[in-house]
Amino acid sequence: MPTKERQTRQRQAIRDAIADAGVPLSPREILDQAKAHVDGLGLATVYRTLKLLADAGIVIPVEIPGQSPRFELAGKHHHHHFHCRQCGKVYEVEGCCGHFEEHAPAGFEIEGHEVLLFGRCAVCVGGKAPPDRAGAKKSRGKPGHDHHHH
Amino acid sequence: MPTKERQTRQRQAIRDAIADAGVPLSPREILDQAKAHVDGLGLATVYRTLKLLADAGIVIPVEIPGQSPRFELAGKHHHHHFHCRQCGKVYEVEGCCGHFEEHAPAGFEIEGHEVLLFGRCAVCVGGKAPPDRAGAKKSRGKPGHDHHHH
DNA sequence: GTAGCTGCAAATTCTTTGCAGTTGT
DNA sequence: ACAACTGCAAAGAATTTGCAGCTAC
Repeated sequence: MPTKERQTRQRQAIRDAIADAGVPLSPREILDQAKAHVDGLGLATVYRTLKLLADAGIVIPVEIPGQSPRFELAGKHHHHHFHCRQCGKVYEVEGCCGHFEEHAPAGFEIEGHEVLLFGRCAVCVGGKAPPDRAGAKKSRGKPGHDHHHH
Repeated sequence: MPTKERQTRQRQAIRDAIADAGVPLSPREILDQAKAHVDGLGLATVYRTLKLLADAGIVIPVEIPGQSPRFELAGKHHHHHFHCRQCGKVYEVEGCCGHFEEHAPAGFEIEGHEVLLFGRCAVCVGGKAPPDRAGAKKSRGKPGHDHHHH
């Protein structure tokens, strides 16, 4: 009984929301975005779809300590994340120093790694107007400008 | 009005539990350990104490994606963690390739970083006596000694 | 003696699940 | 048609908070 997955408006909206954002989004943020395209969309559907997409390897969870998991499209170029402690935004950062294998204890089998940088983003460093806590939106690791959010 | 913090039996037991374990412990695990020394200890006290200790910089939270935060003593030599996907155990790994600053977008101020390696630990690789537990899937597991999931 | 703790239970917050109705194929 | 999908509400699980009694200082 191979499960056949259907293409529905809500799933499309959820995938689009994740794809359109330049940064990882939380389930709540995904709901807010997707709701604009599918009226009445429920949070449960977002969670169910997220699990489906994650299991299918289409999206991957990105976790920031102390916060709800966020999701981004899989298949991107290898990268990690930066978390601004001042505005709360999450950016993608290219590059990776690699060579983590050599630091693992002998006999351990390294399958992968995750790196999270944190500090203050360019906006907060230079800005006089700290955009205080907010759900991150787009901003491909390229500071300088950003727009709307709650 | 400086808040004077008291030394109590429960706080001592909680700190001891964290100090005695060689690896980060979850609030639940800390409770189980500390309960052996302080009868009737409540989980709320563990959480409250953990927050206190964390704010005071005495312990630091260690987060494994999809799991409850764990805590370990601060002040150790710079290190990161390894998460065995098979047995769920968390190990400390020495060393760090550093040089993360150069990978951050221009203008960003890096205050710190976190690295998490994952794969299979030596015990699981050797396969003799795999202390199995914790699914290789995304679920709320409870490494160490756990039970339930749904 | 008193402000700071503590345990317990109720309250929150986040995520999952049970159902009955809806919809993609 | 019919199983898969959806929204809603209830269920769970993890963490926080309100309180009245207890305790370190």
